[in-house]
Amino acid sequence: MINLSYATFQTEFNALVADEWSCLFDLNHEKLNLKNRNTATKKFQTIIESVFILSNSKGFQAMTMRDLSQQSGVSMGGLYKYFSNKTQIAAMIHGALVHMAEICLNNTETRDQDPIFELNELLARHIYLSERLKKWFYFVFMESKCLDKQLKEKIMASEQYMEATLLNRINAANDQGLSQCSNPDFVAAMLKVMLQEWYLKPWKYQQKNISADQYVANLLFSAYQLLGVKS
Amino acid sequence: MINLSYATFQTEFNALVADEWSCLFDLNHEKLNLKNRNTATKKFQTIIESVFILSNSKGFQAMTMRDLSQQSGVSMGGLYKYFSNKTQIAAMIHGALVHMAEICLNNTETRDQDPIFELNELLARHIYLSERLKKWFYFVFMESKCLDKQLKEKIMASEQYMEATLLNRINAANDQGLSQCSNPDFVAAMLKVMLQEWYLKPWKYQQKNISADQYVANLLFSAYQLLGVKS
DNA sequence: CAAAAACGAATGAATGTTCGCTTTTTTTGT
DNA sequence: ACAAAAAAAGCGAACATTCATTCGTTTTTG
Repeated sequence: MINLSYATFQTEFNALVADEWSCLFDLNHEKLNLKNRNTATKKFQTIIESVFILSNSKGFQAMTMRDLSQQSGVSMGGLYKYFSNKTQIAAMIHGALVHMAEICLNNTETRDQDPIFELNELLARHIYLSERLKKWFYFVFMESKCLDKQLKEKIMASEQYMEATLLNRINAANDQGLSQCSNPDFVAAMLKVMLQEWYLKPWKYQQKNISADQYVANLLFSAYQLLGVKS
Repeated sequence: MINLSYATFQTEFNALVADEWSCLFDLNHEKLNLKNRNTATKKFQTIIESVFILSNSKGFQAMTMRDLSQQSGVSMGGLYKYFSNKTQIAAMIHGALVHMAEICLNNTETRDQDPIFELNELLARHIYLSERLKKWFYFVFMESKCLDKQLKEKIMASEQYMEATLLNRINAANDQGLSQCSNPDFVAAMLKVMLQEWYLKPWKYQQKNISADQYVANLLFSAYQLLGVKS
């Protein structure tokens, strides 16, 4: 039915955005006057991974710069070569994630096909993206409060766009007689929540040894039931 | 099918725990040496409601005691009559919510009935409880990081108990031939997420003018589909 | 008039950020 | 090919600010 697995998605991802750390470099090196791409990319990785560890355990606001310095092994002064202040760390992470998500999710050359197929594709692609960038998605969900209004609105808008797209596909399927869904708005909202579950409770599925591919299979099966897809 | 509405739940709630502020008083007045129940209950309300407002907009960690003093209209020194330190505010809120949830959700005298009916009852009851204590549930979900391990484990345990109960009812329905659900674990997890959606994105349903009762109706309908309940 | 509740300036600890300095890397001139 | 010089990256103690918390006093309540 759908020929996309996490493995194939990953090669696609690598081709489109290379990796998250160089993306971070590309978006910020100018303002920060960072010259050497190679060393800066590595430093971004160690710093941001430390941010994820600390904000995961105590929250971004509770993380101090001393914590971050110790966890990353980079000195106080050294850190400030990679961001201009603490709140900008969160802004950089959010900005880079929005950038990467736009690249990966708008990459659906498959337009005007079977709406059910497109829905499957969208759901699968989102799970795979949030699997690849699990820490990033979790951070953005939990710490979106410490953003300025502009970025916050950009996040909200991209979320609503996602839900609207889901709803659009459901309605199209209904119109074409492929499904009979009596509450499309509710189902679209539920599908979105089922996508979020994957990155909000990663420990749960690690514990049960459930892979992204298995989760997608279950998700698509449930989507068929909620949509009332005719077999 | 199920004779429980938000209105009837509320009278039941009022009978069981009176209201959240006096619950807060009952659980904490001894350690804090609060004598006058009436004034203390009112103060708890103004203080904790202010905590919810501030932590909603900037997060609990970012909220300062000066913020809280200004928002609530209670002086710096006055605040400390109602908790011994900042982290204890979060602990008190969590403790009271767990207490209230235990009272309300274990109040299912209807045991060993039709498992489908019991599932309906549990789902509906949880939505109604989280509707009544929306702010509380949201706070606990977002700010559980600033708790000591003991309380955090208590929260985790009660969450897992909820999911286990859902799973249990699904399996029972399958065994009795009332449903045919091929992935009970996944469906239990999804139902739990659908419960969380109600208090994590309250603005969404306020905007669309969807009441708790309407949400429950949609939720139960979807549950039937996911379970494959035979009509 | 006691006892309880409320006040808010004062205190000390902790936090984000800076800056003069050292080390490492890159570029340049021969 | 190599050293000298310039540029970039890294360091951490010092600074000003902000925060949670306290305590002597005043106000309110029963």
